[in-house]
Parts: sequence; structure tokens; C-alpha cells
Amino acid sequence: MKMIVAEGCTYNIKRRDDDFYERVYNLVKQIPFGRVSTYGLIAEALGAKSSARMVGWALNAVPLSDRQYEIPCHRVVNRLGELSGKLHFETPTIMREMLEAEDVEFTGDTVNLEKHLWKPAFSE
DNA sequence: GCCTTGACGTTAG
DNA sequence: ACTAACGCCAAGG
Repeated sequence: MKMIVAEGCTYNIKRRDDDFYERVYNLVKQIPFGRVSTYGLIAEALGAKSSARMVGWALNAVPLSDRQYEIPCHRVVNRLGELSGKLHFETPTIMREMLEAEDVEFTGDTVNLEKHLWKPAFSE
């Protein structure tokens, strides 16, 4: 099930047997303490540049228990550094608090990406 | 099946 | 700097 990524043509997630979610999780796990990444970069690293949305969907499917300990979902923000996923935590403030606990710096309600953005290594 | 809804992103105005 | 229109695609009704 290799996808051909010709220029302009991006990987299509459509397959049920795909391990897309797993690959998202593996990548998110690699985000270092005190750093953040974006939905778009993660999607792109997986060869699904146009499917940033599905990255969020995958994270939404992460069990609450894994959310804090196994998979650092709070380190994924949108491309402007906004905490677009905060409503999916136990309380709307948790996400920011977790980031601040890692000394992540904010400007207003957006993360200082200059300082904390982590770019995933391109896989495959 | 059709329609709507999103933890998104780009582009145009 | 802000809004609107798309493109994207899995789920749920």
C-alpha cells in the first residue's frame, strides 16, 4: 500500500487497513519536552500534506488516559501556534497549563513558535 | 447514500 | 490583520 507521491499529488488516507493513526501517534511521541509541532507538519511528514485535519481526528481518538502520559497531545498546535485543541482536554485550561509547565512561552494565547517549534523528520 | 461537522491549511480579496 | 471560499476526508446522523 505504498502511495505514489508525484508532485501535486498527495497521499490518500482512504484505506481502512491503513496505519495512519499509529503513525501519527508515533510521530507525536517524538516531540521533545518543551517543544511543539503542528498538525500540518505532522501530516506532511507522513506524506499526507493535505490531510492535516485527520491528524486532529487521530488525536481525538486517543484515550484520555494516554493523553497525558503516553502521547503528548498538548504539544500539537495549529500552524499559528494557537491551542485549537484545548476544548478536547478535561478542562479548557489544561492544555496551556501543561505547556507552561514545560516552560513554553506564549504571546497572548499563541505559542511562541519561533522558539519552540519542532519539525518532525521526514519519514519515508 | 446524502449532508454536516470538524484538534487544519492555503489562497484571494 | 481579518474574512471567505475552497480542498481535504473520517464519522455520525
